[in-house]
Amino acid sequence: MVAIEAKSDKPRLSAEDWALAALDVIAEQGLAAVAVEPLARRLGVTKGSFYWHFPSREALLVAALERWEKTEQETVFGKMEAVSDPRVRLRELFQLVAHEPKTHIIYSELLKALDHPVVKPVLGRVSLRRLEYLTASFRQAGLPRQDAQNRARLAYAAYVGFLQLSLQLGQPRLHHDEFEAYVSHVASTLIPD
Amino acid sequence: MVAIEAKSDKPRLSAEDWALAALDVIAEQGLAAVAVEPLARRLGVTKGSFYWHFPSREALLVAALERWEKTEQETVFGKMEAVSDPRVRLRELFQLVAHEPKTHIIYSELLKALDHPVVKPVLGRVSLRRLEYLTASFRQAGLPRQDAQNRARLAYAAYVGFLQLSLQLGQPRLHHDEFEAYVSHVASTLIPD
DNA sequence: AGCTGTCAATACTACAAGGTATGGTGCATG
DNA sequence: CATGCACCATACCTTGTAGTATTGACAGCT
Repeated sequence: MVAIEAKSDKPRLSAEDWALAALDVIAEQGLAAVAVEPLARRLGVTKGSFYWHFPSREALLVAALERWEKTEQETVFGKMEAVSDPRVRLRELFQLVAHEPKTHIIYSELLKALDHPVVKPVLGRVSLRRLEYLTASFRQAGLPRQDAQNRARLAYAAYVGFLQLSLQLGQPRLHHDEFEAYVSHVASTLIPD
Repeated sequence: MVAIEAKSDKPRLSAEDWALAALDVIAEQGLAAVAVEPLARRLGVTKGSFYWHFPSREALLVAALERWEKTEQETVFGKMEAVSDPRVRLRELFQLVAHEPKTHIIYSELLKALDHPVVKPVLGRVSLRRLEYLTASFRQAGLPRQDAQNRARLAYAAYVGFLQLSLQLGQPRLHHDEFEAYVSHVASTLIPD
């Protein structure tokens, strides 16, 4: 009968809880919406609590992004290691991005907050890692080094643009079949035979 | 000896001046940085002037975006009408975007401000128009309708992603030759033979 | 010269947000 | 049981910004 932790009736919070809540707000309303008092209300406390765990709002953002960057690597890269054929792996990757865009909402939101000095280096690192992963995959798929690098840049730019257009702008609005056809088109255009 | 108008010693302003100044600030620091008092300081007046020309900050944003949307069409579309060969035209288009990114700074900044209700419809219209233009060009280049549409979506997503990555993230950092090679790669990958 | 309309300065309110200072509450440990 | 620590509430200060109200300056017209 002892509820482990219903999150509602957990009177005491940790720094971790604040960081996670911050990431939730980023996903829902963007980084600019991460304000101390609203966040405190959301967690059922006041900002007196917050400033015990963090010296400033800045510090919260740093902690939240640090956590995101850490989990991000496992989430995105981890799922792909299994597939050995690079062509199939790339197709799987496209499918994954296309059908689970919510996983990439935070990335998309951070892209809109690149003005903020804390965000830029984090997103720089994450983007670079992904780009290198893509480059390696294209190289394994048979492209020469320069081509693989350029193809990776193109594919990643398409990824970023897709996120912004679909997640943020809500455009284009495609039906299921159209969408599948689009993803398939992207795959056959960008993945070498 | 009579300076026509040095912009410094022009004591009276028009609504147009405010809209242009707002667009400058958007290009430099994003839409969130468009605040009435800083803008007034920038123009050498106080906000007493602003609220004579506009009823609210919102109204200024509407006016600025309206103006941008209008001039945007001529700037981007106008330059391309001359070239008749669709394949050459698409190549030219890629070159244009790649080598004059500053023209697209405002688009890129607005992309980061899609939360704002005033921005979304404007960017929706602009993006749709461009997408249709791309689709038509790919169609003229010999692609069947579905393929042309999907290729246009892919190309436009790559455009948007390129803007965000290069303009906002400052990544990738390519040297002149690398960059030319990249643009060339994009063109030959996306434009059908 | 005097009027009027246009643009601008000044002084104000309201409010949201970051941050500080200080005191309070409950739980574990000595 | 008392003490201390971890966590939280309250009250307060400061800054930046939107918006209002009132008054002032100046040009052109009559």
